[in-house]
Amino acid sequence: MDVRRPTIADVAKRAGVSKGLVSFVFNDKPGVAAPTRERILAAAAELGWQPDQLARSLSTQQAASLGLVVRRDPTVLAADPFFPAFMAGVETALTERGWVLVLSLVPDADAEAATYRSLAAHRRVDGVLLTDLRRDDERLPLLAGLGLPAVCVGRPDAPAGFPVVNLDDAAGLRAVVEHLVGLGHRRIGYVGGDVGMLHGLRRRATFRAALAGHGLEPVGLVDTDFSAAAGAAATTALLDAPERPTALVYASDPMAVAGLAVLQRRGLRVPQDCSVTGFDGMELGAHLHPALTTVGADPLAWGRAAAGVLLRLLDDGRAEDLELPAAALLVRSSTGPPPDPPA
Amino acid sequence: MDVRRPTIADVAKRAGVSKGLVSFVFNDKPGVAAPTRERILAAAAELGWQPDQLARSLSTQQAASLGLVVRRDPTVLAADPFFPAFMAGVETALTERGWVLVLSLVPDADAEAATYRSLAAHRRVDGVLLTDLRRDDERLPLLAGLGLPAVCVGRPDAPAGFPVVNLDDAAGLRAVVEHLVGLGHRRIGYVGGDVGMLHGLRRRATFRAALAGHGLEPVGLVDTDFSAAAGAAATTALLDAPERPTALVYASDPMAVAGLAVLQRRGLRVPQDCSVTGFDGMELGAHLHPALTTVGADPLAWGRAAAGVLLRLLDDGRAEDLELPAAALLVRSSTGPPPDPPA
DNA sequence: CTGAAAGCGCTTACAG
DNA sequence: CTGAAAGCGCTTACAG
Repeated sequence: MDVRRPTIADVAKRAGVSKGLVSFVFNDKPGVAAPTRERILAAAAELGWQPDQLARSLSTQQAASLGLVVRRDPTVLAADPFFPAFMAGVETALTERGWVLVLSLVPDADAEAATYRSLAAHRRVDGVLLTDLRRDDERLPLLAGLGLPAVCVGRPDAPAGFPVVNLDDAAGLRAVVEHLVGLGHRRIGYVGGDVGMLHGLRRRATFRAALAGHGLEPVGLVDTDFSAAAGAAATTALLDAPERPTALVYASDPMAVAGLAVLQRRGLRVPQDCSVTGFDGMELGAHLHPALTTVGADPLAWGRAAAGVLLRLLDDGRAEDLELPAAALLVRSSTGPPPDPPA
Repeated sequence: MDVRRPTIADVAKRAGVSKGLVSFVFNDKPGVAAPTRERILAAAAELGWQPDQLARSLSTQQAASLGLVVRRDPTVLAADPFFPAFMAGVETALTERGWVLVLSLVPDADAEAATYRSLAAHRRVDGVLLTDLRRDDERLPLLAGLGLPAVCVGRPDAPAGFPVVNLDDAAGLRAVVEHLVGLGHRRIGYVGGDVGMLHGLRRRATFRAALAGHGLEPVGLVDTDFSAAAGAAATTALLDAPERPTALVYASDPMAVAGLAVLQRRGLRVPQDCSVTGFDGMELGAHLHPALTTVGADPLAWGRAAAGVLLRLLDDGRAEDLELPAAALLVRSSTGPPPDPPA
């Protein structure tokens, strides 16, 4: 057996051509006569040769990989349905061209910045996908300074200089409010997420605005870190407030699940005594009792689209922003009319 | 500004030495005089130079990255607390030496095999972490054939030729059975996982053996695909069987959550009418009503250990198997004595 | 349409 | 302890 892997030189020799020709064929460059091309392809197949990405990377100055750096607590991340589906979407866009996803899970801001610096310095990735955008996000200037191309997954709060691939939350959250108000609710509370993250901030603002559109004020509004534990604590706080809500809107499904349990533990029936809505459409929500009314996006499509735009940016030096179909309300059984008397 | 990144040659020139010396310093090779070393380090710092991983990879024939190929449905994956924590653990082992995790999420066996072949052919990774081991796992001979080093995360069903990093499930599952039998349960049903996966198979066998140790037979035993939907369906089947269980043991937390809902939907109280146990210790389980009794492992430690062993294998050409502390029972409130009369 | 050669930025024997 | 040079396996102008 050959202990040595075949190289492009072996293929060239076998096909009776120069290395350059072999390279042309494998990079779909024009100007190789069909018969020559066939001969080269045959020689490569016989030797089982494929271009070595390491060598190719050094020549092309491309790592042929995209980076995703996620700064979230692993336990919060584990409860979140977004990332696995998002990554699966990214994969579908990368696989066909032989690119690869480099993933980093970091605990805090320092590790996050260090990771981007390291990825850039060692050129481990050609570009990055920016998720969980924050206000005045430090990553934007950092990446610009590093010269590392990026796409924003979600709209940043100021022009970022990077393409944006957005999936609108607001429509879904407005639909939640319409749904609840339509059922007769007037005392609605809100358990928000991390308002350091733009989607947390925007969901809260959208909720407020939608209620105001009906001349209503939230009976309570708590910010959290998106964790189930925080969702439970916030629920307790809202239930203990003087004006008890007849419906609770949560900014994420895991929090809604935890909130549901708090209600049940107090002997309150959902939805008869209090309605509950989630956000993000996690699979498990459909298998709860009661099944969770929520807002479902399509993170897989989002991932595919974001990777596609980043690839285009790398290929062409520029790429258009992209707006995906908005997230939609999924009415299940955790919502219903408020209790009589609506008081 | 310099449009060109500095190279090792720039650093060498500035320090007044050869490129080789610079390389020696950055690879901790002996034989560089301390003052020279200082000069080189200073020059590199002034230029902001770091070794280029692409070039280094070509020379060393190492990609400096580990691969993780996960073949699971994204929605099942999203419900599973294992992977995010596992990956975070892998990261902690890689970060310190500047290695990186290449992640692939694939839908089926064909895509899985194609991904391993591609990773090997293009040398995108130096080794892979094998999770979700199956019986007669095709990946074992495939990887051996490709010459791609690996470590088994969990014990394979036959000697694999790769180091094994194992975390024993069995102790936890036995503790579940002891706990339930100790509470007085005699009619215990089991909702298993995918028995194509070894941990699914082993949990089932352990459950049976533990029951048998008390002279008991399962009143029902259903295999599933580990999904919440399948967990719900299995629960319905078990409840409709002639001999109704007073306790249900699930092979995963998401299934237990879905099963809980099925029980509640039927008006059965947990644990008064039926006890429920999960497996894997997902965070959300603690925030359910009732809070889920389950078996908690430490996937983060597992990930770190597995990556550590793979790194050792790559460095030394060999590595010892590693046995981690076993998963432990977490008693919460979804378990209690069986209803009277125990019939 | 094809070939010969330089170059990507490192590492690593080999000489001294 | 240090330097000069070959080599990793590709890609890509440049000539013809």
